[in-house]
Parts: sequence; C-alpha cells; structure tokens
Amino acid sequence: MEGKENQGQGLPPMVVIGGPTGVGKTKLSIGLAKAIGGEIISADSMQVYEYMDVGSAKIRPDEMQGVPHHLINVLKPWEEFNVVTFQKLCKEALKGIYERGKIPVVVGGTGFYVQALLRDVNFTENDDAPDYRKMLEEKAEKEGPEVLHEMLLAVDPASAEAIHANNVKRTIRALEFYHLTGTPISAHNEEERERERAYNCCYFVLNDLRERLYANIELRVDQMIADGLVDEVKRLKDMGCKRGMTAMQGLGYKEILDYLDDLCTLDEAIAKIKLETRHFAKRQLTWFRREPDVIWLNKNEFEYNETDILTCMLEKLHQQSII
RNA sequence: GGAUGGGUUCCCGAGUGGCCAAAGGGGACAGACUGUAAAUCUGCUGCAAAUUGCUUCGGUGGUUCGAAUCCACCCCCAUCCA
Repeated sequence: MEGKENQGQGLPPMVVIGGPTGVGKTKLSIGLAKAIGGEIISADSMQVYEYMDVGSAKIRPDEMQGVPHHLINVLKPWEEFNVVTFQKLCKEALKGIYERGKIPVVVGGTGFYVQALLRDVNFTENDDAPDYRKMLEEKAEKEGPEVLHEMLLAVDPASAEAIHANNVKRTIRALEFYHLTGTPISAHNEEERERERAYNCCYFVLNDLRERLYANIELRVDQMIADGLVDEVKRLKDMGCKRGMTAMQGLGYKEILDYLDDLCTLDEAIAKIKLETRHFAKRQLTWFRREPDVIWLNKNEFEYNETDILTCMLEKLHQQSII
C-alpha cells in the first residue's frame, strides 16, 4: 500500500482509466479530465476507426464537453491497426499534450495497449513479412496447428513451451519474429518484461458487480441495434469492408456482417454479440487483475456516486503528485 | 378418458444392468497474452482436504451381488385420438 507513492517522481504525469466494456469509463473520463485540465487519449482498438460509431460505443462530440480527444477517428476501417501503431500515435499525441502543459488521461479497455504505452515496451522494428505469414497460415490450415508448433519448437523452444499448439496466431507471430530477426521472440519478451512504468501515473480500473456489468452489456447491445448498428455495418460493407480486416473483427461488426451475408438471423447475431461482449468483459478483467499497482474503483463500493469516485481519484492523484 | 414419445448433473443432450459422478456441446467461473488483442488460446465445472468417501439421473417401492439403465404404481410435459 504505502511506499510506492514516490516511485514515479520525475517521470511525466499520466492518468489511466481502464475497465471492462460498458462500465462507464467514458463518462468518468470526462468528469476527471475537466477536473484536472486533462486531455483524453483513447486506448481503444475500434474507436480509432472512422465510420464506426455506434458499434464501438464511440463518444459523441457533444458528450466531449470541450475536452480534447485523441486517437479517435484517425484511421479508415480498411487500414490496419495494432499495438505498434497505437504506441506511435499515442506518443505523438502525448508530445502535444505535454507541450500544452496538460495531463494525459488514457482511457480504454485494451489492457495490452495500455501496458505497451505505460511501460514503453519496445516492439522490435520489423518489416512485415506478409508472404511468410500467409504461407504459415495456409500450412496450419492444411496440415494442422501441430505442424507449426513443431517448427517453433525447433527454433524457439521456450516460446513453443509457452504457447499452446492450438494458438495458431501466436505461434505464427513467434515464427515470424524468428524469421525476420533471427532471434527467438521469447528472449526478446523476457527483456521487455523487465520494464517499469515510464510515467508517473495512477492506473485506475473502474469495475462493477459482475451481474450488473452483464445486464448493462445486454442493454447496451439492444441500444446499439436501436441506434442503427445494422445500417452502420451495411455502410461499411458497401465501402468494401471485409471480414478479415482488423476493423471488422470488432464485436458487433463481425456478427452483423454474418447477418447481412445471410449466415444467421438478426436475433442470432444480436444474441451472439451479447454473449461475446460478456466474454470480452471477462477477459478484460483478467488482464487488469494481473497488472501490478492498479487502483480498483468498484462502483458498488461507492454506491454508484460518481462524485465520490472522482473525489477518490483526485485524492490518489494528489498523493502521487500528479496534480 | 385412451395412444404414443419423453422427464439425466446450471442449460441442451448422449447413455438402456457393472468399465457412470455419468460422453459431447453451451453457459458460468478461472487463466494465458509483448505487432491481428473487441483478436487468439487454455483450464475447470455434484459435495467433501482426499488415489477414499458421500449424494445425484421426475417420485415411491421392487427385482438384482450390483440400476440412470429392468419391473410396478404415481406425478409432470409433448403430440395424437376421443
């Protein structure tokens, strides 16, 4: 509990608000940003995309209340997005924020992205190797995932042990890394794991009772449908968006796409979105739980009083000399 | 009232005398994660500290060394006939 207050001394200030989808991060972030004169950086893998508003639960301009937002609507849906891009865009945004003498408030549910930013993880520069990756994907498809896993075992046994054979995506990434750099990704990861936070920051995680979270998710999905999610996906489809694209892997998008392609009924699609969103929220929480030094804000413990939550946050920020 | 099919662990569903605490799937829960992360993958799921014990397959009673599985009666559900 104590003794960690000054560890961030000298580092640039930052506030992080994480939490599962649908807890109310957006609303809270506005309240906080206004209170401390902050600017918001969205750590969200879908809100970066233009034309994807309802399905990504993107904040509306009128909700921003004048608080500047970064990393929202900065990519087209057919563009690729990944941690490295996120990191790069983030750093650009941060530069401006610090120049303006403001405090960045990083808000988002993608724990991986937040971590990459906070610890300034170095993702070794490599060029893409689309052909190699594609070859591996086809190989896995044809010969089964074990074959790739054995290839990995030969060049990077540590990774092979850490990555389950069925996890084709991560197996491929490990192979690709070795292919491009000649060194095992496991060695690289080991080094990067040692990294400490590069910012003086408070990492808040907003949470709520599981049952309330889930109930809320269902309501939100119904609301998205009412707000025109189907039309939104239809428009994206007309723009040429296809299943394989990063943007179209978003929850709500891939399922509605299936519906539009007549692969299921609308009700089935909606039920699936709800289910997968619940699963997602759970995975998010798993990530935050293992993240060290996060400050949990359980809404139920605050009796759902937003002001009390804000007061608590401000107190923590003071303690850590962020404000 | 009659005929037939059926009631299985949170749900769906297999199991028709011992190898069954009961296949498989789903959900729930837990976890992994360092360039696809709203992705991808893993574990676990009757109770009890137990390689052992206890309770469970609509209910009750019976047959048997032994039953979720066989028999009898009863209750409930579905469809059909009256």
